[in-house]
Amino acid sequence: MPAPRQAQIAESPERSTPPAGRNLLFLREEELRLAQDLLFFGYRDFTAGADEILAGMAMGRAHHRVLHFVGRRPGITVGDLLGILAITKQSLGRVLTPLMEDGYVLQTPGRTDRRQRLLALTDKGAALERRLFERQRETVMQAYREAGPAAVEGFRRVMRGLMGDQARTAFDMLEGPPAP
Amino acid sequence: MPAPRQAQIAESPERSTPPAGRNLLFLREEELRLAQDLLFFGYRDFTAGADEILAGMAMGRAHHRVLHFVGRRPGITVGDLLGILAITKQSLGRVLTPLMEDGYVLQTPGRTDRRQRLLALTDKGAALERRLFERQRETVMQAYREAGPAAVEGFRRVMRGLMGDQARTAFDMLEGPPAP
DNA sequence: CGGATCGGTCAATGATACTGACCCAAACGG
DNA sequence: CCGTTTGGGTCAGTATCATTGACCGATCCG
Repeated sequence: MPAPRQAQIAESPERSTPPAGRNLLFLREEELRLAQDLLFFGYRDFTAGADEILAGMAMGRAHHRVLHFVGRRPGITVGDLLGILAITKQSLGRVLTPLMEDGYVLQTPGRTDRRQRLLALTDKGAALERRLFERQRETVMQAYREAGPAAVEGFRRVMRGLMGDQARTAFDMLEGPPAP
Repeated sequence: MPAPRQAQIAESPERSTPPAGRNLLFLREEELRLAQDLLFFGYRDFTAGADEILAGMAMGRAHHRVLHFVGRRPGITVGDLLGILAITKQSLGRVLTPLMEDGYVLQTPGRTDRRQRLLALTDKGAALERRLFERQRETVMQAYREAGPAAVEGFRRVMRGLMGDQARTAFDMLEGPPAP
């Protein structure tokens, strides 16, 4: 473990006047390795429940992501969905086309721009998305309850901070008004 | 850091009679969808930097995970590594064997049990792991600084809560004493 | 000695992603 | 009105990460 690099004056936003010692240490190497472990284990188990359901239906995580974001923003265009997922058109196609063929997702031409294909969930799609959601809800609820409301707020701030500009923009869009 | 379990009544979805304000709302549907989004975007961008480096070396995320956990626990057995990663022997082999052939990871027979292969990083392996670590450190440091120390503690508690039993055991082992 | 364990390897399969090229149809701009 | 741009779809080929099931050698242990 070489030079722990102490970064004392971290505090740019906040300025939460640390109660004594250990707060200045929070950027040390060990703390960051801890973060790596947390993210690896936590994310893996967060997705595990839904993955199990999906596996039984010849689908994968990518299908879930489409169901999730289309459900979150009914009427989203293919282009906007591509921007959120940050994958290629081809990768999306391999997942979106079957979802439409199997009646989970519905496509309607845009009203103002008829080149656009506006996406929405069918009842069947909404039901599957709901099932996946409920499963993950158990996991997240458990974690939230154990950790408490204050921890949840901290969790949100850190996760948001991990995002790059592109993701942050997409994220803020999603959490914001349902309209633009 | 054992589980502080402070679960105050869950509030069945809806019925949000916020007494002191926003604290009892934190289990509503929208809050959980927010968590899904945070985890998707946050985890993706957390890994993006390292993925970029790895891509230039004909390696992937799985190689990084091996370097990371072997670096974290030098002398770990193949079996224990399999337990941490929760993948199959075959999947590990496809990654571990090339890492050894290319001189990133070193194998030495166990002293007490000579069936075991104790794994450790070579200098070359440690250097690569370091490079990947530094890259992720930038991302995490940025997020930690923006969020502040209190948020970091909350982040940890929530991420740990997302883990299943198996992962939590492995995690506590990793964060605990280096010796067992 | 015999069974269990640790580690490695075979073959086949599937999910997710990539690149680059090419196409149609609709919109837009001079 | 025509040419270009944009939104969307699709072709073929490739890579990584994971799976299952079977089987083997070496070693440990009762």
